[in-house]
Amino acid sequence: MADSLNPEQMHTYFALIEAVSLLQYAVSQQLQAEGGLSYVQFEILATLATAEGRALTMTDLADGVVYSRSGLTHQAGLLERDGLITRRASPDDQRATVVDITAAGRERVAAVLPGHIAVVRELLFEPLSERDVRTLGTLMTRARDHMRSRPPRSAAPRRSRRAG
Amino acid sequence: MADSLNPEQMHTYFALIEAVSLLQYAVSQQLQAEGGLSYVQFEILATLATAEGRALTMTDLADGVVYSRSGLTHQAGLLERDGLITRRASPDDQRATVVDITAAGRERVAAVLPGHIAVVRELLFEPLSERDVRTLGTLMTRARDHMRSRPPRSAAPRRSRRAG
DNA sequence: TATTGTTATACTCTATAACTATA
DNA sequence: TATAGTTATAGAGTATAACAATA
Repeated sequence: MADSLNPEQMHTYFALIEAVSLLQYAVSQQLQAEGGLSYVQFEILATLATAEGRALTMTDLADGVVYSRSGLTHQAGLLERDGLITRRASPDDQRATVVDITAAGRERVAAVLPGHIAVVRELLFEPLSERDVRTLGTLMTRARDHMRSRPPRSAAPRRSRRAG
Repeated sequence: MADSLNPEQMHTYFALIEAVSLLQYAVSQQLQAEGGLSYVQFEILATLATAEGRALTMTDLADGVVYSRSGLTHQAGLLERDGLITRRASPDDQRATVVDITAAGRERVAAVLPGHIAVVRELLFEPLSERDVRTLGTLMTRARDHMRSRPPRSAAPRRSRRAG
């Protein structure tokens, strides 16, 4: 009970990982084909497009989207190069960089969103009833909140003492 | 109804993607720290360790694990270099390569599995009841089978006609 | 002294295309 | 002619560490 997963858990774990991997792969293909965007880039643009009102900094974006600041800087550089976002110093805190989505950025999101949604609907939602969707949402929200609430500890060093 | 997801679907989609991303990230960290393995490498080893009996070829592995043959060749090269697998010509079909896991490969799997399981249990299963796990397994199995059953079409070309 | 963000750099993963060999 | 697998190569993503600027 302490050291293994029961068969039900194994089965659930593998199905979950496999299904989401397939979904992510299909979605990535669609975003690349129809908008030249990686999934992370799409997430950044979609976050900005949705955050209407609030001014988001690089740190805000990194928290929700990606796992290192330098990785986000790199992606933001690509998006800025393509004219999809702009960056400017924050008026409140001179250290911070506020990221804005441009009109072209919004157009790009609008261009890929229907296809994106189509893929998700066809692959994920087609075999699920309304009730299933609600149930799945409840369970995954609970799981996500649980994961977000814990300091990323179990994932951390154990063999190498250095990484800390 | 045709062109968008309802709020329940959006909510479910985002929670699912986010939860699984967090889980995958944590699991990858653990596998790397405790066994020097990427997730794909772990999947390959675990598949071989589980397939006891059946002789798996590169194509068998590629189908279940990864999305291009050359990618698998690369990963198999790394695993072979580290003495975790061996490759040999198939007796049945001289074109095929049979992949075997070595004793060291099994030991490596055994070394990382407890930590892997601990991460999954702590992050994913802790907030779920037995009934929840069963439900989630049912839904994700249905989704996965649905995705596996369709030719990867919706994900495919639409802009460029070439890729076919 | 801590935080925000960038830069330089290096590494890993993945895919495409060309190729060999077997069927 | 089609399939199994490898090789060469190139591109994208991500992370670490060092750094500059601001709080």
